[in-house]
Amino acid sequence: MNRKEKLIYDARAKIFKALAHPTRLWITQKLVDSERCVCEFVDELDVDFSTISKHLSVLKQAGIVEDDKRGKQVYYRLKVPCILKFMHCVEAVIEYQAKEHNKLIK
Amino acid sequence: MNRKEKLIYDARAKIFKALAHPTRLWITQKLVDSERCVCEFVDELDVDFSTISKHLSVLKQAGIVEDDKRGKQVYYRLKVPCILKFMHCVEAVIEYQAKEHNKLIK
DNA sequence: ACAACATTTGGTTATTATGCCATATGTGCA
DNA sequence: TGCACATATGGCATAATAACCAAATGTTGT
Repeated sequence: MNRKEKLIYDARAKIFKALAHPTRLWITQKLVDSERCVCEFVDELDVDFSTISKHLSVLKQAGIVEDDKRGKQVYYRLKVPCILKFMHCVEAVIEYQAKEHNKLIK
Repeated sequence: MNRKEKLIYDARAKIFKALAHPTRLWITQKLVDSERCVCEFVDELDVDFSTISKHLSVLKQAGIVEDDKRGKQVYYRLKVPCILKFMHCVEAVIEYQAKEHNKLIK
C-alpha cells in the first residue's frame, strides 16, 4: 500500500468507523425516513444525552449527517442516503453466517 | 432501542467494525478481483505478518472472507461480494466532503 | 437580565483495538 | 526425521473509543 493508497483507505476507513457502533447505526437508520431532533434520540435511547451528542458528532465529522439548529433544538439528517443500500449487504453477511452456524449445529 | 433491535445493530456493527481499518479495507479491495494468498499481502503491506494475519482473522470472524489452505499457503477470498458496491457510496461521502471543503476555502 | 430548556464540550475512567515480538502449529522436501 | 517455510496465536505496551458526570453554550419566554 503506497502513500496515495494509504490516504484513500484512511478516508474510507473513517466512514466505516463512524458507522461501526450499534447506536450510530441505529441513529443512521432512523434518519433514513426523515430528519430528527436530538431530543427524539434522547427519548428512545437509554444512554446519557451527552453520549448521544458525541455519537452525532462522529457521524457529522465523517460527513454522513448534517445538522441544523432551529430554535432550541438541533435537527439531523442524512447527507448521503446511499448508506442504507449497504445494509442489504450487511444483512446478507449476517444471514450467511447464521446459515453456516446452523449447519455446524446439526 | 429495545433488546431485539440491540441484537440486530450489534451484529451489523460487527461487520462495519471489521471493515473499519485501512489495512482491512485494502485487503478486502484486493479480494474483489480474485482470491489471494496471505503471502501476497505480506509482500505488499509494510507491517508485520502477524499483524496481517490478525487483520485477516477479524475479517473472517465477521464473515466477510473465508480461507482455504492449499499446501503451505493459505488463500483468502470474499464470501459476500456485495461489499464492494458500498464503496461507491463511501466515495460519494468523501467527494461530497471534499467539495464542501473547497467551498469553505474559496 | 434571568430562569428553563436543549445540546455540546471537557474531564475521567474503563474497555477495546492495534502492532510488534516471540513462540507454536502445520506442511513439504531432503 | 529434521529443516525451512507459511501462517496463526499469545503476550505485552500503547493508542483509540466509549460512557458517565459536570460544566459551558446558546435559545426562548418572562
